[in-house]
Formats: sequence, C-alpha cells, structure tokens
Amino acid sequence: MVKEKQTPDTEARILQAAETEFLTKGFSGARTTSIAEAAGVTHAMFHYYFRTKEKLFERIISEKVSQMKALLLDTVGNSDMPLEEKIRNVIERHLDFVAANPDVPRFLVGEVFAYPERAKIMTDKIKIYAPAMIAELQRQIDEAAAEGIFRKVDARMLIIDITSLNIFSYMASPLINAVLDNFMDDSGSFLAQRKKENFETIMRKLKP
Amino acid sequence: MVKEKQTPDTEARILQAAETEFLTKGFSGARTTSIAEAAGVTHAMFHYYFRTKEKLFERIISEKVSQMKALLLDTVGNSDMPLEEKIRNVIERHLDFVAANPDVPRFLVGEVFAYPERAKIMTDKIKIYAPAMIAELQRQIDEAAAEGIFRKVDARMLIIDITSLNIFSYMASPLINAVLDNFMDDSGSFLAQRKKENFETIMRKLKP
DNA sequence: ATATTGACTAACAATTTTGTTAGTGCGAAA
DNA sequence: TTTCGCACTAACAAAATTGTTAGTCAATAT
Repeated sequence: MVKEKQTPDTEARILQAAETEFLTKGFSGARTTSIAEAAGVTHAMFHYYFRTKEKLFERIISEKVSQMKALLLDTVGNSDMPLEEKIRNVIERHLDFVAANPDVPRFLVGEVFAYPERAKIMTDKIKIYAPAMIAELQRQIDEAAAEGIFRKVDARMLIIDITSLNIFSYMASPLINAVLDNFMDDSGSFLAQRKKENFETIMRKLKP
Repeated sequence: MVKEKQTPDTEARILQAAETEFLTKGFSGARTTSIAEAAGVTHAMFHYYFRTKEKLFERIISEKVSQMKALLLDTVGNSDMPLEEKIRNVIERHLDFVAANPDVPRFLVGEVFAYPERAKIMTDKIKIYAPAMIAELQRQIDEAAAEGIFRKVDARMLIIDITSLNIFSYMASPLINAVLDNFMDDSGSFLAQRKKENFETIMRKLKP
C-alpha cells in the first residue's frame, strides 16, 4: 500500500501562492488572507507554517536574489569563452530568464525603493561578487581593444546597456503593449527577435 | 494691509506629500496618515480636501500619465526635424525628464501590474496618439533607408531600444549603484555621458 | 490501550488604516 | 449684529488585516 502523505503539500501550495502574490503586488499590496485563499487553505495555516508575513516575504525575496546572483555567476562570471561568444551567451541566457520571470526585476526594483532598509538584504549578496566580475570584463575588453578588435568602452556602461535592453521591455510589457498595439504579444517570437537585435546592437557598439 | 490667506495652502501641502508617498510606496504602500503627517496637518484634513485615498491617487496618477504623454508629443511627435536630429532631441529630452523624475516610470509600471483594472486609465490616454506617431516614425526611417542613409529597422524595436536605454538605469538606480559600486552617483556626470552614449548606440544601430 | 505528535479549524484579539461626524472659531456678507 | 460659509479639530466608527489560542482529529509510537 502506498504511504499516503497526510498533508497534500499544504506548505508548498502556500509558498507558491505567496510567491505569486508578493511578486505581482509587492509586500505592502500582498494580503495574507488572499494568499491563503489562493492556496485553498485556512488563513490560520499561513501563520502555522510561516509565522509572519514578514518572515515569508524575506524568504521569498532572498530566494529571488539568489536566482539573480546565480544567473550572473554562470554567465558573466564564466570567463572561458572569447568575449564575443561570452556576450552572446550572457544576452541569450539573461533574456531567457527575464522572459520567463518578468516580474522578478520589477519586484526587486520596487521593493528597494519602497523599503530602503531592505536594500541591504538584496545588495549585500551581490556586492561580494560584482567587483571582481566587472574588473574581469573590463580586462577582456581592454585586451580585445589592444588587438584592435573592439573599441575601448567602459565595462560598467556596457553592463547597463545590456541589462537595460534585456530587462526593460519585459518589465514594462503592459505599457509597451499598450503603446505599441500588442507588439510583444502578437509578434511571432519577440524573444528570438530581441536576442538577435540586442546582440547586434551591443556588437555594433563595441566594434571600432 | 495684506489680505492674509487664512489657509497657508494646506491643500497644496497635502497634495505634495501625497505625490511623494504614492510615487515611492505605490498605492497599497501609501498611508493617508503618513501623508497628513508629512504635510503637517490633521489626518482629517486629508479627507476634507480629497475625500478618499482612491480619489487622490487617481488624480495623481493621471497627472503623471499626462506628463509622459506631453513629453512624447513634443519630442517624437514633433516631426519638422531631420531624423537624426529628431532622435538626438528625443533622447536628450527624455533622459532629462527621467533623470529628474526617476520614480515616475517605476511607479507607473508597478501600478499597472498590481492593479490591471487601472491599466486603462493610463493606457487609454496614450493609445489615441501612439499609432500615428509610430507610423510617422516608420515612414521617416523608410525614407532615410531608401536614400541609403539608414538601415531599414522596425520603428517599434527602435522605440523599445531608446526607452530601455534611457529609463532602466534610473528606474533601478539603487540596484545598479549597489552592483556597480555607486557608479551613477559618483561619476561626475552620468547624465551627460548617457546622453552621448545612448545617441551613439542608436545611431550605430541605424547606420548601414 | 494509551500517549504523543503534527496538521488543522474556528473563534477571537489587537492593531492599523480608512473614513465620518458633530462641533468650534473666524472672517466676510447681509 | 447676525448669519453664513469655510477651514479646521477631536473624537469616534467601521472595516480590514495580521496574528493568537484552545482544542479537534487521526496516525503513529509505546
């Protein structure tokens, strides 16, 4: 006989519902009652499993920050590739993630502004790895520039360009779609198109 | 004798405080009591002048949408310029606005996601003018392409590129500064630098 | 058989937050 | 001088929201 799990993963269902609620509405907009309702459990279950709204929120936000960090580490951080391939790889992987999780960047950005106290929770994790990665990227650019393959550009500006081009349209998709008459949703593969264009845009910026 | 105004513009002070509160915390994070406190008036005054939180919020959000619309109309909409000058003008004016009002885009984006019902309030105003402006921009691009000056690119992708490059860094400045070690705040004139680079990036994309 | 443990419920408590209302004081109009 | 309207206050009311607690029930261990 199969060992029946007495709890049909109530905890996981609450967690899932909470993630959706927090990501779309932010901490202040999220309601613990809505979360419980969406998970199909009593409101008290929320507190039984996660004590407070704050605790669950912190768990979720730090999970999301870790995701972002991991993404950075195994794209920008992985430096065994020639620069051009590395950039293509970063752009494609980053865009895949953003397209699949469009609310993560908006959520993080929104919460840092609303509660600067919490900013540290997020930024501390990143600050440890960022400087070395940036320095390494700059070194690769300078090296390519010495060979005359690329122009000598500021690695930090380059990072801002790439993230801007990748993230913004997904972050603001409802507004973009309103202005551009559902361009993102209608166009067969906006994602594929963006991968191609963003890589091209960045390469044109880098080539002498 | 000077006619003393018995109310030292209480109404304006509340409005000002509310704008700050709504822009940084969003609708759900804003507290009418904090607004009153920040304005230095009784909590009841809030309701005396503006009835409900919802009403004041709608007033503010529609004011912000109008600002964005006006900005679009007199940059992109103004077509008496050669395309290259027009693009430089759009980028510079747009960047000036975003740098001076970094929370407006984040606010609008955040609220559309959190309350899709409200999306219409924002998008309706824009939808009226957008299609014609996009068509006109595409026409100008095609014209330049026919002369061999530019490449034939999709006007909508171009618009996404420009807004992304202009808005994102300001929208996410706390995170960018954390990752890039206060790059935006420290660098003498990040704004001027961005104006130059974004224009260049876009032109390199457009040139054959 | 009894005790124990963990998931769960229902009801309640506390606090926060929005909104209301009755009434005060003052200047201007009648 | 009386009346009227307006800005304003203090106290209260109502609802929403988070959090707690005592106790039920069923499976497992002793």
